[in-house]
Amino acid sequence: MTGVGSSWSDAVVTTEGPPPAADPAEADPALTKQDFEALARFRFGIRRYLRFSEDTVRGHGLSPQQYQLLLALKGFPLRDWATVGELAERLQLRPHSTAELITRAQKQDLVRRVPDPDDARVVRVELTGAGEELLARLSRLHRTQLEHMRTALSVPIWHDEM
Amino acid sequence: MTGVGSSWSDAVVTTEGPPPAADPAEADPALTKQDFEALARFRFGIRRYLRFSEDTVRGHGLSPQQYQLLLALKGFPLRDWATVGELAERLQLRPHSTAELITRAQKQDLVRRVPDPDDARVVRVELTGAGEELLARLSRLHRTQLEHMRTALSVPIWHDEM
DNA sequence: GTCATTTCTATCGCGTTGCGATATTTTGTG
DNA sequence: CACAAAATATCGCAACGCGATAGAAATGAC
Repeated sequence: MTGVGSSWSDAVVTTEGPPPAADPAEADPALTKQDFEALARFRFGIRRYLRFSEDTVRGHGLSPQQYQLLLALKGFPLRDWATVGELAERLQLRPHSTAELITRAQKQDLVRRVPDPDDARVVRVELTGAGEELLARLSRLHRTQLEHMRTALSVPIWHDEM
Repeated sequence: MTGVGSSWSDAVVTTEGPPPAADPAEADPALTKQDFEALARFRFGIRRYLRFSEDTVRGHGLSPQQYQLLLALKGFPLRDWATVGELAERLQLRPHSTAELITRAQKQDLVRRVPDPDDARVVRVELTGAGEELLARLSRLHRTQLEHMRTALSVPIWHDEM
């Protein structure tokens, strides 16, 4: 896809307003060393959390994606199930990738496919008993870990403008 | 809410756990529907941020891991370079996986390997001009996005015990 | 009603990624 | 000088997500 895409990031420069901002990046001044460190530290925090999650979850026979699938079901707003499309949105995956993930989880008796009564195209996905039990145990561990990593996972505040 | 989720409460009963914890916030009580939703919402936030990052970065010819590699270099505390082992720690990868990642980035002229003057086993990795330029542009976009997603990325607070 | 179009889910083949096992070189220790 | 430990790198492998594609069901136009 496209070589060096400089298209849309440069497009902002077309603003010829004299007084307000003469900077190349209007609301986007260059980053300081501190900014880079803050950005890197935050990403480091995410990586560490995901690493903890992966290790924990694999220790219980699940892949990271499977855990997230189960969590998305039990944690779905208002209900305890979701359609394939809804799950795709929540997992930020393409619908067909989500379908594959569901199939793999189904083979391990973690989730179940149920036809939608109103729309025959739609498939509802819900947790099995085994899936529910495993998820409960793993989620408790995650909650504890999240508590420990609260500061490491806080979004940086930019004290630039100096 | 659905009173269906009785699976985990059963599990708790069977274990030698003491009766309802009188101490708030110290034990590891079962999760409520709210807790699951909070956990899922947080993971959803992370996924959305990483999805934004991946799309943005790929639009500029990089893989997500490559961006994180560049960021880890420029954002490394106190210096602008790091050894392979240090990068492995920051990226939460095995050292040999990190070496492969570096090799790929090197082929795209994003980073450079420099021998360590003190220890001949050690390899220092630093940014090239092209890598630095690309990173600066991408990091600005990430900072802006992080600002927009601040609330979505905040670690949940557990108001259970209610 | 009929047909075209859109929506929702699923299958297949592929490229990328990170890992385990293993190897190579260098450092430090006796 | 062996000899173990450390740092980096190579190879084969399996898992994951995607693009392309497909099919079934719902929706809309006429």
